[in-house]
This record gives sequence, structure tokens and C-alpha cells, in this order.
Amino acid sequence: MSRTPHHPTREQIELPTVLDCLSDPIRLAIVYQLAQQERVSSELCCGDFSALAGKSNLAYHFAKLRECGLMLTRVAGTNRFMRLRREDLDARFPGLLNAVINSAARDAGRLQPLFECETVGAEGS
Amino acid sequence: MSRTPHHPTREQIELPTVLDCLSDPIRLAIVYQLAQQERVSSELCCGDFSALAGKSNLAYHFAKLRECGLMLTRVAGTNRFMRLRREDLDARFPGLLNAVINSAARDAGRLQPLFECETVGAEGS
DNA sequence: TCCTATGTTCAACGCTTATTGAACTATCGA
DNA sequence: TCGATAGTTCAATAAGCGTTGAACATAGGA
Repeated sequence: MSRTPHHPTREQIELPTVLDCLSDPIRLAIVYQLAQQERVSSELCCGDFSALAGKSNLAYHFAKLRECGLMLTRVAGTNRFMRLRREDLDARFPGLLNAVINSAARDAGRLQPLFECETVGAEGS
Repeated sequence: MSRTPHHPTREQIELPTVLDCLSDPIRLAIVYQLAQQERVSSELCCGDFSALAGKSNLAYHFAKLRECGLMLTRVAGTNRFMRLRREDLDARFPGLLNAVINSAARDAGRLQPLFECETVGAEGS
């Protein structure tokens, strides 16, 4: 079995695919939470998103986010740690990710209860 | 029959809906052409997009773009003139529309032959 | 070793979407 | 008035999407 799941190269990242991925409220919430986590410069693992959907449903959305080039998955033991592909996205589509995240932040209230579950602050070793 | 088709108010424009609308290559091409046309400060009508798809299919995509708040339709005789809702979009999601259009411009080559049909320069009255 | 926790994969379902052609509506010009 | 033009609406089709639970794989700890 593949140790590390498949990721597209920077050049393989496509605009319509990225926009389609971001148009789902659950995936938008995942990206939003990953963006919050960027400021703490640590990663999140699947379980940290359990408030958003069931396990298998999350795995489905994670795969979509990975395959479209929005995020990166690192396997460590039984955990999968994830972070945004900030550099690649900014290189391919300058300003896009920030515009989306800022827009999501503005609308956090109206974007479901999905955005109210603050997950920042995991890892309390 | 309604003289003017339905448009959402500025406050009714939703981020996931807008992103979903932009994720379709044909609709992205329509928005892109409308953005080009902005610089000439004139409008385009349905027929100007006939290279992108058939008439009824275009009507479907126009309705989607209108209902999600991306564009505005003005009825004039048998024509429907359309333009981007630039002000409303910039107010709701600052930087988003420009980021998408710039990204589309960068990828114009790889985004189908849809982006090669330059339609600018209509209205030669 | 066995048990548990983490996460993926699979098949199934119901729903939405894009696309098509045909029929229809409405306006303009001769 | 008649015909042509511009665009919408409708019904039908095929393909794709999100969600679910059950089964599976893998790693870590007792």
C-alpha cells in the first residue's frame, strides 16, 4: 500500500477543480480551519474535524482536497497530519486563497454552524 | 411575465454558491469575457457567447450566474444585456473576483479552447 | 499477543447537475 | 400583418456528487 497518498504537482493544480473543491461548505470549513492553524504553524489530523462530519465522509472530503492540490497529507503512525499547500497555491493563483479565506471569515456567521467549532489549540501535550 | 429576471440582493450573495458557479469551465469563461468587456465599459448579450455552447445550454448557465449574484441582466427589446456585479461582489468578497479572473487569465491557455474565442469588440453602432 | 484507536475503502442510495432538442414567447422590421 | 430574430422554458437523459454504514487495514499500547 502507498505509504503516502497521491498529491498532484504544482503545475497539475487546476483552477476550476480548486474552485469546485472550495464550493462545498464542509471542505470550505476544513480549509478555513487549516488556515487558522497556519498561524500556529502546526498541523491538524483527521480527528480534529470530527465536528464537521462522520469519519468516512471526512475521508472523502480529505481525498478531494488532496487531489485538487489544496492540502498536503503527511502520514505519521496511525495519524494523518494535514496542512494547506500555501506556497503552491500562491504561486499558481496569487491572492486567491487569501481572498477565499477572508471572505469565509467575514461570512463565518452565516456559513453554517460549521464555522463555529473552533478547533484551534489541539495538541495539549 | 417578469420584465426583468430575478436577481438576489447584495446581502443574499453566498460564498459557496459563487465558488460553485465559477467552478464550471463554461461559466468561468463567461465571467472572464464579461471581465474583459468591463474595460470597454459596455455590455454583452447572449449571442456574443454562442461559441461557448448551444442557446438553451447558455440560458441555463446565465440563469445560474444571475441567481448566484455574479452578473446582472438587463432586458432591452429581444436582447438581454449582461455585466458583472463588480461593486456588489467587491463589497461582499473583497479581492475574490479579481483573484479568480487573474488566475483564469494566467491559465487561459490550459483552460479549454473556451478562452481563445475573444468576443471583445461587439456593438459597432 | 490481543485489543483499541485512527483512518481508508467499498457498495449503495438519493439528489443534483450539465446537456440536448423541441416548443414556446416576445420584440423588431419590412 | 407576417416573418425573422433573440432568448427562455420544458422534459428527458446521462453522469457525477455527497452521505451513509459496514468491512478493512495499520500502528501503538497493555
